[in-house]
Amino acid sequence: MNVCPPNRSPGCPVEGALDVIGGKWKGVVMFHLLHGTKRFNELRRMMPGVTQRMLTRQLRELEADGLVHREVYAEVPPRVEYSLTAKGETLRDIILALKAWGETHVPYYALSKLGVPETETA
Amino acid sequence: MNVCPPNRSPGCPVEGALDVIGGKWKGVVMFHLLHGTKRFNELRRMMPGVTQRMLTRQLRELEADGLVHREVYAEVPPRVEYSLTAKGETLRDIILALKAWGETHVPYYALSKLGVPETETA
DNA sequence: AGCAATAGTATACAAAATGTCACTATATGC
DNA sequence: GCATATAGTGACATTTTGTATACTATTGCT
Repeated sequence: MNVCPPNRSPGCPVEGALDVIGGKWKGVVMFHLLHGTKRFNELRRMMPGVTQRMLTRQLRELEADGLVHREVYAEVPPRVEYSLTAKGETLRDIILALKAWGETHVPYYALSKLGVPETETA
Repeated sequence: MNVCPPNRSPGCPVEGALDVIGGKWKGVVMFHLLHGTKRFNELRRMMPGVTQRMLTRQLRELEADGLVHREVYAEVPPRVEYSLTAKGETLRDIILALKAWGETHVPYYALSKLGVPETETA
């Protein structure tokens, strides 16, 4: 059962997929975009801890990988909207599975599941 | 629509999950272990491109996260076997989903699915 | 005696990812 | 005039990740 090509860069399909969503903030960005189009600062506010710089970079990489669409409106206070592409949508189930897994298996979240009134996911 | 805690380290459950399998080789290691217990060098041979050091590190981190079990046999030529823990098994579906996604959406694999017999690339 | 295989560790270093901080431009509100 | 908000960019520092190489110890093979 050979699963990997001899010695290519994205060693495995698994690796290739992780290259795409493995960035520190990419998964979270994708998750938020699952809920619909978001503006830059809107995303930023949803992700405390991310810096402008990092958010920009992660979004650009997601855009380069064809998962996210970037729409710029030439308005007076600049407006840029990010949304999932069709390809990005194909990751929906995986992102949701990762979220579910994190909630039950990452200590911090597993704990908060025990008593904290969880806010909705929609 | 608050999905993230105020400003905690593993920003989101999604992020927490990716922290765990996001390492460069972790996904692949997990994938190989899905097929059963493997010895150190066995894994190494399955993953051309990984160095001894990196494989050791990734395995130790997976062990620390409770996903992988490390069994050392005090034998003459050392033998160490790695296997998934119950917690590691909970990632099975996600790993397989990542693999499937990679196969259809990562250019390199999407191509090889079409019949390109690229078994040699130096 | 010399070599390979086992599963690593130690050291040194290079590169990539991530992070901080300051800065841009324009318009509105005070 | 100054602060705010918008969506960034540029220089730089740090952290993480990765590489190369040599080294450990034991035993079997030749």
